Amino acid sequence: MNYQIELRHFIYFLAVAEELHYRKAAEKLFISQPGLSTQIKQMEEILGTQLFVRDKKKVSLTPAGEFLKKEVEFILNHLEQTKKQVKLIGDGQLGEVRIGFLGSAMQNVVPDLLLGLKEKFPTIHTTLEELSNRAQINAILADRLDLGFVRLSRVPKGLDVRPVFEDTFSLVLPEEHPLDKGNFRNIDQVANEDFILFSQDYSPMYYDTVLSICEDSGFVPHVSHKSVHAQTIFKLVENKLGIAIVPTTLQYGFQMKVKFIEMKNIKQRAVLSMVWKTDNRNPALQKGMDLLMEL
Amino acid sequence: MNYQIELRHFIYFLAVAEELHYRKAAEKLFISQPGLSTQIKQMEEILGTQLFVRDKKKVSLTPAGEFLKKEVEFILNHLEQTKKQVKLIGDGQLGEVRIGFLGSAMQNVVPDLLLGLKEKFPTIHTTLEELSNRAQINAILADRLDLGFVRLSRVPKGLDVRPVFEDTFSLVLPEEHPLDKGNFRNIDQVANEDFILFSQDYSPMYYDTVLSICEDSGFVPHVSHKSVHAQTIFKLVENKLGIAIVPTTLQYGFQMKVKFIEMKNIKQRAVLSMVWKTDNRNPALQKGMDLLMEL
DNA sequence: ATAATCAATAAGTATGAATTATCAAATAGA
DNA sequence: TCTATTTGATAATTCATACTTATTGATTAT
Repeated sequence: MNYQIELRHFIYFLAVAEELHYRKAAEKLFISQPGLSTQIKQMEEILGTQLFVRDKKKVSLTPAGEFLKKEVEFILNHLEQTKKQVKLIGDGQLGEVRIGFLGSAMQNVVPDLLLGLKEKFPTIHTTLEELSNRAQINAILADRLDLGFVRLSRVPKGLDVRPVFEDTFSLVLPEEHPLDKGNFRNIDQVANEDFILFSQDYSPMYYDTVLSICEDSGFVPHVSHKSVHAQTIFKLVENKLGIAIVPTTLQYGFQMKVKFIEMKNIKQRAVLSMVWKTDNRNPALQKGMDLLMEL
Repeated sequence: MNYQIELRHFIYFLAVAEELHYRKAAEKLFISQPGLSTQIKQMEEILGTQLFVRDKKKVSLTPAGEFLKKEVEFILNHLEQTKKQVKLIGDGQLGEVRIGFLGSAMQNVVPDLLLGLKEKFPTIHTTLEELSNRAQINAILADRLDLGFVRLSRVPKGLDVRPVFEDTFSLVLPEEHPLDKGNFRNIDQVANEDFILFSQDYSPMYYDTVLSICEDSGFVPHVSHKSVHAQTIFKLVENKLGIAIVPTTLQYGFQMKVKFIEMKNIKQRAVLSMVWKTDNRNPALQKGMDLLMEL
């Protein structure tokens, strides 16, 4: 006696409510009429209410049945929709990829990735957040981020890395500086100037790399200022407070009175890598990864 | 192989999604663990998607499972309500409206609404529950509640809001306090006292508003205690542990040795709003809304 | 190493949804 | 009135499958 309502009941009920005829409804459902009769009866028992009036050759809905019909239609539709959505999310066609990036990555790879994603998987949402290397690693480990773009040589266990872009370094000088593309030979020509660099804790790899560039030319740079924003660094150079060494692509996207001298002859490169958790379960991420692997 | 999803699956799924532990979930459901395992597996097969990740001693939800969990919660709640409504209609009633409210709303609008409903639609049942702002919003989204009375400036997408009552703020002081309606000019006269306020997470809007009242008079209040019950706040004031600022109508319905000074001259108002789901399907709610629109 | 704990698998049971066969009641046609 | 036909409800039976117990393999903790 103590049964539980099941979706089967709803489907049967709806058929009868539409046909208002047990035999026809049973036919439509590909079951026998007695089976349908008992199931509807059971349903009425569970709900404690009459749903149909059967008198003299006629089946009709009670007010309660009328109300239930509308609800069952809604519920079954909603369910169908939900099933579809679940499948889509499981297949990675729908969902969200949370991306973090260093400011300096905004010039190249990230915009391409976003455009490609939008085009190939328009139903995948993306959220973007500019974060430091360290903040990105922490966020990925805590599952607040799916994908990061960092400049790091090593990452904690459990994370995967893949280099996605190699950039040369460029010297950044005030426009009025005597050195230019024509007379520039080697970095030791500016060995005695003040240097403005990105902070160590913003990107230790960058900092070490810049130091090694100078070391290769036999001098230790005097670092007068440090910042975490390219904007700030360029502004300081513009005001002749020092010179800088930055990844070359950083020159695009700013309106500053500074000039860039690309140093192609040195071996160091600014490597941008993407990082993600090895066992990330977000299927939408896989799609993004597949896309990036092709780039 | 060609099974059909049933409500049983959803109930089982929800138990596992909540416990994230098959044996415990099975215990809660009063079935055996292997039975539960096979049912969940079958469910995943029907949906064509992995819902749980079982690896090394740990069960967790996939994104698809995460999504499904929210949907299942909604569906099961909605179903429960539908069953109730059907029964009520079958018994000759119009239905049920589930109302939530902040404690501070009990003094004015809610009682009027209830009385009006009872008079015009004596066959509509109402259930009342005192809940925080946040709890009300969650309950409405999950279809556990039809109508809420909250103090919020913004609500999530999919919900409608309508202000129903504007209240001034009053200062609450111990009876023996030197300040009274006669000599009170401005709130800065109590700038150096301790303040007892409703907790931020109970009603962020209230908290912000009270701070802005003080700010307008050029001081930052020292908040010594926070509570979620008006009763508690008044008790603390009575015992001279501080003073409070509350919506004026809160003064009715309590027997306390405190006095109220209404601050009509300040611009801030305590706004009580009603909230409901835009696509709520409860026909009884419509009736209640019509009534409230007239008030 | 040993024990403990987890979910998955295997085999058997039992619940209850289905079937077929039949009935009672009502209508329609002669 | 009689019969034929149609309706949904019962009764008896069959059959699918959700469930049980027993066990395994994998992993972790002591």
